[in-house]
Amino acid sequence: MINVHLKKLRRRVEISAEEEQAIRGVVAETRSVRADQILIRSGEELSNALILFEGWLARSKDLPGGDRQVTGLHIAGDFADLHGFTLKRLDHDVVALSDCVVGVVPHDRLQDITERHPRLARVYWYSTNVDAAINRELALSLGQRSALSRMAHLFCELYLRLTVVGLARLDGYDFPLTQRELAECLGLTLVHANRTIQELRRRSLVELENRQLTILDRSGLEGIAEFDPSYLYL
Amino acid sequence: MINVHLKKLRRRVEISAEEEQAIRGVVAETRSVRADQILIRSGEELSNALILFEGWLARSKDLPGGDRQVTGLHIAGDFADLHGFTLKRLDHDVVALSDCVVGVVPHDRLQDITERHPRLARVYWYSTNVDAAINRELALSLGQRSALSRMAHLFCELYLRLTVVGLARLDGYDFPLTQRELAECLGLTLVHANRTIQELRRRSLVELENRQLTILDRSGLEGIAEFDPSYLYL
DNA sequence: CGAAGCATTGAAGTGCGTCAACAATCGTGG
DNA sequence: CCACGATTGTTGACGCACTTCAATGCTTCG
Repeated sequence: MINVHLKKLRRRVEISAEEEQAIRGVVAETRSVRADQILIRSGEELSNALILFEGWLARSKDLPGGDRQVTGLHIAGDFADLHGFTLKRLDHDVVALSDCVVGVVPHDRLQDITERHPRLARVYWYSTNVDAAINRELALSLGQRSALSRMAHLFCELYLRLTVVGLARLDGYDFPLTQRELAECLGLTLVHANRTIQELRRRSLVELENRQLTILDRSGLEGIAEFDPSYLYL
Repeated sequence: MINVHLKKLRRRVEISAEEEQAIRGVVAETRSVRADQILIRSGEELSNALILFEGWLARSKDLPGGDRQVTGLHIAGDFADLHGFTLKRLDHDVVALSDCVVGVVPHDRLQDITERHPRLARVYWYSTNVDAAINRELALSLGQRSALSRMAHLFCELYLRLTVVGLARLDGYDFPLTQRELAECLGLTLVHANRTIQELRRRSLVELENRQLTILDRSGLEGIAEFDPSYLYL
């Protein structure tokens, strides 16, 4: 299960055999959770981190009025809350967007391997910094791109990230989000998210049905998104 | 000069006398830069990091069409590009919003103190994670808050952050940004940013003239912003 | 003094939100 | 296996927050 995590790391940095062994030892247990379950609540004290082995998670921030923004999506291989290792509590919830399998990594084991393998400390620090870079790109999308461009951008980003861990098909991938959840990622209303998908369809860029995303014209999609993947540090 | 940086760190974590000495040794030189200068360009290879001693910096991301989003503001005491220590290149520019004084910190000195003082490695990791939390709050603002609420939120956040390093007055602070730059922080056009300031004025919440921000009604401002400072981890 | 940047204002347009209804699909229990 | 409500997706009409375009005065600074 943890192979997908190693795959992701190795796409960006070198991991020695010894370090790999250390990483293989950090998961204390694995848990299955159902879609829509809240794994971590904002503010709650943390002593574990979660590696996602299967399924999709979201970081979600709520406003008193009930409006909600998803500030990040996680796919297999991602640590969902590695920043919680240093922060000890989160400023957002972590929720399951699909049925998931997660590995529970006690903070003291992280403490342990980062002390024993200072290079791994750097690797995981790096990893939280890539998360942050993805977040900055989201801010750029939310602040400056149109709904159409924003959605196209998200689809492009996920295509790359899923490819890294071997979860994309050549022309698309499983996309388990409802349109409501997609809207929350993009800072749109449900209704407008729906119309935006239809516009992407109408332009023959993308198909989306039965939780399957098909990319009909990737360079067209990247064009609309003004997609430049360098922020992903691949 | 570095005292302001220590002040900021100590507001969130403990720093021993020994660690303090180590930190005092990281700055190789100090440089003055003029407003509007670009200190770091997106993509360029880095071997130094910058601590801001005086003035304001921004992280800025450009789109091909010329639109621009500021994804973060930095004030005295902040590392502007600590994430560059692990990433080695940035996904955004770093630009001076006012005349600034920065400390140049070679990456190998950072390497050095984080190896010698593993606790400092944790402190600086933590620090980049707080940056990321501020970014998530920005995504929430850009995705869900109205222009008025967004601007109020920014003013509230900066009031707290400036207070931490002793740079706020009781009722406000120096605010060197032009309205254009403010607009770029908030994902608004210049014109609408101007009208939004006027609305805050009209409601007697805030005054802004001659680069001075005066907060006339802080709890009113926080109300409009739906401001909850827990994401700042103070 | 003139030029350039900055703040302000007005008028008109539009992208996205809101409200409301309905269709399609899904999960569940009888 | 069907009946049912609940969730998800779709559509239409209308409204508004924000953008766009354009002009004008104000400040700053060489």
